[in-house]
Amino acid sequence: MKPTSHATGSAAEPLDLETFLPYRLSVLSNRISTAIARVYARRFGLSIPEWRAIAVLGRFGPLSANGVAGRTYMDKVRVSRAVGRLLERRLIERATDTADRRRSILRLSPEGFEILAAVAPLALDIESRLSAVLSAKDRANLDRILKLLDRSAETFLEKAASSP
Amino acid sequence: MKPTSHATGSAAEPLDLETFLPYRLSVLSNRISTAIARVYARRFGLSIPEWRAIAVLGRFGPLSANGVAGRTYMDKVRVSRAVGRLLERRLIERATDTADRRRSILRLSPEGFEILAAVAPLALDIESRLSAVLSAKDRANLDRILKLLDRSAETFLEKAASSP
DNA sequence: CGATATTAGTTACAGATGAAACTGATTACC
DNA sequence: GGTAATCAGTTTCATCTGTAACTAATATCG
Repeated sequence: MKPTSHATGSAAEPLDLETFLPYRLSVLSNRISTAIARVYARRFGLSIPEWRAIAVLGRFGPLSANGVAGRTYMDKVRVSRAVGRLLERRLIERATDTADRRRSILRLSPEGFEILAAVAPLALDIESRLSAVLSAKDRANLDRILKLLDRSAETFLEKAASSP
Repeated sequence: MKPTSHATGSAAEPLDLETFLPYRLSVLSNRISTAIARVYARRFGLSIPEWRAIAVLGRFGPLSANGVAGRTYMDKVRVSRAVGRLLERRLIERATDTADRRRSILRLSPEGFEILAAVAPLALDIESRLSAVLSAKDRANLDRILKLLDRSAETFLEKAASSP
């Protein structure tokens, strides 16, 4: 695809943004995410963080706020704000964990389950339309490749971000 | 990978976030982008929009602000702000197009080229490390799949976002 | 030619974001 | 038991973001 250059130092390769993987992922992901966000906002008044919280609480709830954060890769600030809004709208319910009173116990309310039941098919439909251009083999490959990239990002990007 | 469900209506599939393509793309892309953004910011004081502007001006400049926007998929507001900061730092130069005085003509300054020459190998290195876990065939497949998804997103997401 | 529409780019505003500071509760450990 | 360290979650602050409104210049079309 491209010769592995590993920091040749001088201004070697021209670096075309169009072929730069992080850039391409960012553009694609943003396009998809903002389009979906618009749909969720217009039809259900939900932001992406709120939608994510509902999805994991529906599937794995009840969970603490930390539990939600862990399953959505959102930081605790984002989760806290999403939870706050969902509580206002009574789509989730919050109790305090009696065993550890720092922790809260979050679960979907009946209305929350209703919203989930309404959003889920829409989400799945968006996904299936989006990937309708891919063959079964493509989808399998993409799945595998994304997993590989995930791990790759995990292993070296974190340390790259904190090294000199 | 998963049966194509196309809006079955009722609360059929459980919808696991972990397997939801838009979510996975978003998490992966955000992780990569924020890690890279940190590196650029710490080492060069550049934000992602600034870096993108430099990259396309180095490769295709001189360009108008609109030209930069078109080649980076950033909207004109973002470009305007990035350009403003780069002008302050004298990494780019701006002239007015005499043929159409609404237009500006942007080009990298010598210092801008220096920064580009410093950043580009770093960027390429990040990319090659990131995709080092992929085989040549994987990379080719990913390239093709991303193009397909791009077109797929373009064709139906836009209208999905504006339909009832 | 002159009124109107369109385009390039900037500014104002409102909301989202993450880092860091903070509060209250729990654990570790002497 | 009591102090220090840690943890769950919230709030603050400074920054980034997109939408919409705006300015200035050009194009359109009578």
